[in-house]
Amino acid sequence: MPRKSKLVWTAQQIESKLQAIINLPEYRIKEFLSICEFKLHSKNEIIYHYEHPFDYLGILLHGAARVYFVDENGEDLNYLLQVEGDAIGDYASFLTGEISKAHIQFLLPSAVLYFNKKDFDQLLNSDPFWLAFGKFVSDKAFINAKNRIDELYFLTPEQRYLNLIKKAPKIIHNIPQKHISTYLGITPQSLSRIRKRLIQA
Amino acid sequence: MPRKSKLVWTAQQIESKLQAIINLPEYRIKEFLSICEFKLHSKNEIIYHYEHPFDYLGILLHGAARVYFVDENGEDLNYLLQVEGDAIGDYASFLTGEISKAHIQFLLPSAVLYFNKKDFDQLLNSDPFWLAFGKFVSDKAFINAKNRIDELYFLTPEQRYLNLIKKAPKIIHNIPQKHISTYLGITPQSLSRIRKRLIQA
DNA sequence: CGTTCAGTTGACTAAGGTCAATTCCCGTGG
DNA sequence: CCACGGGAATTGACCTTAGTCAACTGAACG
Repeated sequence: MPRKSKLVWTAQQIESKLQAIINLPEYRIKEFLSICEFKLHSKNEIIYHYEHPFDYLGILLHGAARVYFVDENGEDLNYLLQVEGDAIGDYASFLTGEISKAHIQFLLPSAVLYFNKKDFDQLLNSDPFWLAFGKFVSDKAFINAKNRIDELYFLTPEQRYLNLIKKAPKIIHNIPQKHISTYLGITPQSLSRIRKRLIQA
Repeated sequence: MPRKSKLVWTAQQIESKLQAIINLPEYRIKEFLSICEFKLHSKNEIIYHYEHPFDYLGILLHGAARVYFVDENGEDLNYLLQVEGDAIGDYASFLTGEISKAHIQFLLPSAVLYFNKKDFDQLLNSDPFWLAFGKFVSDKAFINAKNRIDELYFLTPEQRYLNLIKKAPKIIHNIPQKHISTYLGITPQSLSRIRKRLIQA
């Protein structure tokens, strides 16, 4: 179902896509792009990242990715399912410098803008504008995390699934159920049964 | 078991307690205190807060409090159990201006420093130092939220309980179990059974 | 065609929820 | 000092739902 992926991006296309994601004036966008590296990833490509700090972040300009951990039984646990406009990486590790066990896999052909912590911190220190931007990023990260807490704390797996359908139908329809189930905190079998229950009702 | 609460606080005591919580130079502490209001609360005192934005925050200098919601059955759900040094309020609502349904109840006699959003934003805009401080606060809020997600996502209720014993024995021993159980995301009955299981093992 | 892997289904287990009864604890008033 | 009242905590019986392990189905791909 995924539409054909763009294999060539012009600087102008990257700039306007980024502008649509982080709404800043053109010269600020260019400034930000000066610390970024653009990269394409094929579907199913994995970025393994074991036992060191996550000292960079990526912004998904296009495509989809999962950020996941591997549990003691070798099973994947999908911590995040990200789509166009979302960030990939481990922001907690990025901030604290603590090691991260997160890996990334692209679930669709994807285009990503990467920047690393050193350059980002330098940008933030260069101008109060960018410091305010950095606060804005952390504010958003907090709000997103709080929303995830609310889902895990207040809702049942079934309600979380219904929520995801409503809020992100693109994810539901483009991503294998086994990835969705662990994101919801359940097994693929349980998701299958939840779907069955919902159809019968 | 709670030790006798202090009923009178000198300006010096407030300042040094705050300094121990947010590690800033003395003149910055004084600057921050200029937007704060100090208040004492008795045990079990409730701050009801229904259907409007949470436009202030509090810093617990002493005591303990729960931040909670009331579900559709009228049951309390304890979202946060906070102790000395922690913040009380709803930071997401504070940031976004969206309405909050959180209430606060003090579980021990408590001393709190309050500040409101208008003054805080003004402080942040007055100096890049305070802007950086604001980012630091959001960073911390995010890290805390991420830790809560990890507990809810990766751990069973039993593991969460064991974690809480290890990380916050003060909470366990000073706060009624019915409050601890809903914080863990389970009923008081289930917490009672978990405790029984653990004793037998 | 087979191979492979995602998804479904069945049988059984484990754990938390619900409702109700009982016990424990503690403070208060007689 | 003791008896009582009320809320917290525990326990029992039963229900619901997710986990586990295994078998089976079905679609995609070479």
